[in-house]
Amino acid sequence: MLKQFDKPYNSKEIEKKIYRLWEKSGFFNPDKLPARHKKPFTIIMPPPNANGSLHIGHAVFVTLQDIMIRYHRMKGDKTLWLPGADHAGFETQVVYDKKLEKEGRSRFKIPRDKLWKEMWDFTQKNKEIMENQLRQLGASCDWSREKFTLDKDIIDIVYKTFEKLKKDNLLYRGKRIVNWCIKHQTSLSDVELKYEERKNCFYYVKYKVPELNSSITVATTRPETIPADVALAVNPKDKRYKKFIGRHAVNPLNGERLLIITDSAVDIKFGTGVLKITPDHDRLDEEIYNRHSEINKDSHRIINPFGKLEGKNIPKELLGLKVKEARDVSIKILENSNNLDEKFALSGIDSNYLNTVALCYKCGSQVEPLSLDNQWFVKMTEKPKSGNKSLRDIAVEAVKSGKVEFIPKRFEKVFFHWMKNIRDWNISRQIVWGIKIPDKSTEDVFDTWFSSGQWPFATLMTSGKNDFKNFYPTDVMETAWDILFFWVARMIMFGLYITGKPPFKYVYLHGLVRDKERQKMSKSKGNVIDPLGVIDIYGADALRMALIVGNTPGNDPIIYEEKIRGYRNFANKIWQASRFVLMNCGDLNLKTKPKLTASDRKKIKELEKFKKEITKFIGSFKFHTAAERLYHYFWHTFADKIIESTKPRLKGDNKKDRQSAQYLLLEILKTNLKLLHPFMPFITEEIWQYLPIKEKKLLMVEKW
RNA sequence: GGGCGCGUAGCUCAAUUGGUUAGAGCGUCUCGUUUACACCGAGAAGGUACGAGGUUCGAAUCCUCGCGCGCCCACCA
Repeated sequence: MLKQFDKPYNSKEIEKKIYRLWEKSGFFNPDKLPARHKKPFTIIMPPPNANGSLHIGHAVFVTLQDIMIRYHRMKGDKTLWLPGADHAGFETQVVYDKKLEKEGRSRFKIPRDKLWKEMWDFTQKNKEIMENQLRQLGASCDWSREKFTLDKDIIDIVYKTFEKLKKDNLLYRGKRIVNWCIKHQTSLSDVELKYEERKNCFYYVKYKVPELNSSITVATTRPETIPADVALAVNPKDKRYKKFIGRHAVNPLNGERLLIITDSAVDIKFGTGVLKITPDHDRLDEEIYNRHSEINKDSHRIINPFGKLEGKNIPKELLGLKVKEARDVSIKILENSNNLDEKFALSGIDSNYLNTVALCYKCGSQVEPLSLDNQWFVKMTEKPKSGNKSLRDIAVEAVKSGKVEFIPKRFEKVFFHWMKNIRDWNISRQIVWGIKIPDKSTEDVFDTWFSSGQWPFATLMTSGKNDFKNFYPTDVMETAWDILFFWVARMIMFGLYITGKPPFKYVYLHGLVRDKERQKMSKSKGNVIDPLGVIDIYGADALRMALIVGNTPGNDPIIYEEKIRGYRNFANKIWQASRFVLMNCGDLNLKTKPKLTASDRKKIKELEKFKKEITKFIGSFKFHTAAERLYHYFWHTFADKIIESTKPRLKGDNKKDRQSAQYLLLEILKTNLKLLHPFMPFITEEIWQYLPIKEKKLLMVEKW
């Protein structure tokens, strides 16, 4: 029996063997669990992007979710962990664009169908690699129910939602300002931007007002957009400009007449208190323009999607120039006109002006606000025809009422704050990779989060006959806090909107893995820890423990190789201690329970208490504490103290005392293997197979 | 401009929610090969808890202010 107990513990072979054993048992599938498993417990796995291999962040979520899943399965729940993979629209497009670039190709020169096919093959290949990596991490998910975000039945559901939104008047399409990335040639939603403070020039430009033989000064960072001005606006309470209201200014770059209007959105204290209204290149301007029917001037865009100036009423010198060049040239034109008329020109430049600019979160290039036709938007704050609450309000209410709870709770505040400021959601993307929007007039695809926002119900509606009925709403959504807005918020909105129920009860948010210098791990920094490489050396159990201990909800965990090595040593400790127990308890009669000494009884009692503690910690999402306690108890109480103290007793002649000690050791080992199983599933399962137990099953389905 | 969080051993982090002497890992030092384990054992050093007030029988934990970090949101044109 002990022949296989090599020393030290060899994780490599054992892990492969054990995973096969689990898969063969069928117990990953809730339908195949023994009859005692009744109450459903469900987690939908955040589908990893099928555009690369798993990184350490994936290992964090796999571990956290697998702990919950294995705990509930042992507890006797009908446990489902539904895996999947995400086509990850824009993300994958960016990855693939880079790949094409390396090969000297460009997506803009490849026929759509051909590119689609290439990307399909690419993601399918990645998907397969990823699935094997999940297995290596020990993920006990139900592979028979695996879904992909581009499965036909999923797409059908996405289309149904699209139709429902349309019928409910929550969807509109039209000319509107979008965040345009010139490099990627697509629009982006508001959450796909990052912001950066930049030093810019703030230009003071005089607009002549002939009716008063005067002028009015506008402060702007973007003089190149002046040809697209349609009006000027001041705050109605601003006394300085009272006499200008209703008069006309002259556009200094094209001579057009511009009505001077009032709008309370204009900040009196900012700049000169005069705002030029350029509705095709600024969102605030667009809003103001839409509010004022008295501006009887058509607006038009003068910057094209490639970031170059074009269109009517533009000085010839600017045509075809890129935005930055156009800015310099327009300033030159204004400076020159100073010589002709001092009331009609540039009156000053503040060159140390700090303002915040919006950048594409992927490539960091400055996002150009452009008005585009045919972009689809989802209304966030308006009531649907069929109901009386907006998408925003149903989600906010679900969290406020406690139907959905965040762990840690502070993220509820972040959630509310974001929801308060939410604007309509641009779901059109001008890329190839994604679900095509069912709209004949454009080639756009959906924002990937439009479909993944429907993931919890879409998966369960398509994974099995009664799955939706049995497993929805799910219990826990476990994911990283950085996709709270991208994903979690949208899932809550869509879940409630489509099914009437929140998609999950708890949202557990973990942090972003960082290195010892608190740097985010990234390939470009070269500080990544490859989970598979680490597993190869130290074993999956060690990696899992290292990722859990010290990892509190919502905070960024720090991982480094020495820590993983520490838990590899722990795995070996478990192995050696078990070896000792098995070597010394082989002759214990299992049919009758021996009479225990008083001190052994006390230790059993302490063990019971310990078991309750661990259960409480896991049940309240304190996995880090549970893991640390388990580590400590096993090593420093069980191995260092209890095992040591039984050595003379096992050797001694007192048969009763010896049996008592043997019983104690076996009990503690058994209980600890169970408690450790969710955290370190491989080694505990392997040892379990050697234990002298009647009617032995797999540890993964033993009673908690 | 609004908001969130953090500051505990040399380093990285905990502490069952206000309760004895603040704990782990890694690192450091001294011993040690014994029925599992050197991926080990026994022991040691190491803390003014960022600072200053306050609440309390009792504060790392709650409150206020200050200092230093980190992050999120925003229509500063």
